[in-house]
Amino acid sequence: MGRPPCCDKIGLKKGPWTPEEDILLVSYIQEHGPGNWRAVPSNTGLLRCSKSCRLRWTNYLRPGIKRGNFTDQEESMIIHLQALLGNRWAAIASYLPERTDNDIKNYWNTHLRKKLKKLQNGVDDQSRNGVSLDGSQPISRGQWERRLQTDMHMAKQALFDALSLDKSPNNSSEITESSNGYYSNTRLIPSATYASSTENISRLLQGWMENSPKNAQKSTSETTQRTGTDSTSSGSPEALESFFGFESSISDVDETTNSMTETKPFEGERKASLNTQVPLSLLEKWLFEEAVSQDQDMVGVSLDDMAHQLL
DNA sequence: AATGCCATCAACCGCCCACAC
DNA sequence: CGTGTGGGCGGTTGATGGCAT
Repeated sequence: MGRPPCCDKIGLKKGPWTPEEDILLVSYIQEHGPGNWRAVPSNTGLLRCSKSCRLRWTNYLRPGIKRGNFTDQEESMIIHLQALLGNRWAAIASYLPERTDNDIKNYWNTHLRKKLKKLQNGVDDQSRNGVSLDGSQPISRGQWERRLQTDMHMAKQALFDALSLDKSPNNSSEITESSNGYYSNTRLIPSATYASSTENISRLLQGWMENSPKNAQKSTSETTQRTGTDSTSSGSPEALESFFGFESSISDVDETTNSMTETKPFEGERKASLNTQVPLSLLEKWLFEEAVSQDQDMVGVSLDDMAHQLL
């Protein structure tokens, strides 16, 4: 017997989410917290599949999501994590807590795969001719390998930093064990770097309200797109913040304790790096061991050796 | 200006797994 | 132990915008 659909498909809306729908969803989650997605459409009046609501929340509205361009560091991490973990985007995303698996997957498919392919061609070409594609000076296989290793080292360092339990003044990470036994990273997220859902929606609404109602539908997708590349140039969402009273529940921070003053609605939901990870994976073990023996230079260790270390 | 092609990314689809009963 | 269900995950699609012709 086939599985019944997750919800009644008749009359359900599909396609891009409107700001109104976002508001409904965020308001509901603000009040009830995420989870029990099946109840969300009926309780909010959203004509959306429960799955669609969850996806919208986890990939777009959830607080702590960083949007916009990937940094070189993130890019390196993704490349190496993909090499290590394969297309396990959720696992990869768990090492980049502020990125969603969907984001990473898209970035991989649209940017990195091509980039690596080009790079691979360059390597092939180079190995054939001893000349790089871009006309730059040829480098030896050894140099290429060292470059890769350096790159990996940087990625590992970045990864270690991300996972670091270091209590340095600049690092406000705080690993806490929640009631469900998971460790959650309640690292404070500067709003300038991370777009909260309020900010996301504020930007959505700003663009939406600037347009006449008849343009609202069209502007939805536009603003939706824009938020993806304009995360740092948010407008003036004060009015909306007061409307939601939501930002405070997410980013209100007790400066002295560095802890969330109110995290209940999102407890266990924030996709903290340690939240969804298996306890000390090989990769993490690798990183921590690496940290312990940091003075051991990777140069001179072949990629094969590294692979053996990992596997 | 019109058209076609390509890149991007939000959203959907289908499968799988864990868990409750 | 078997079954049903909710939620997670990875692959894919489709709408949109930008650019070239």
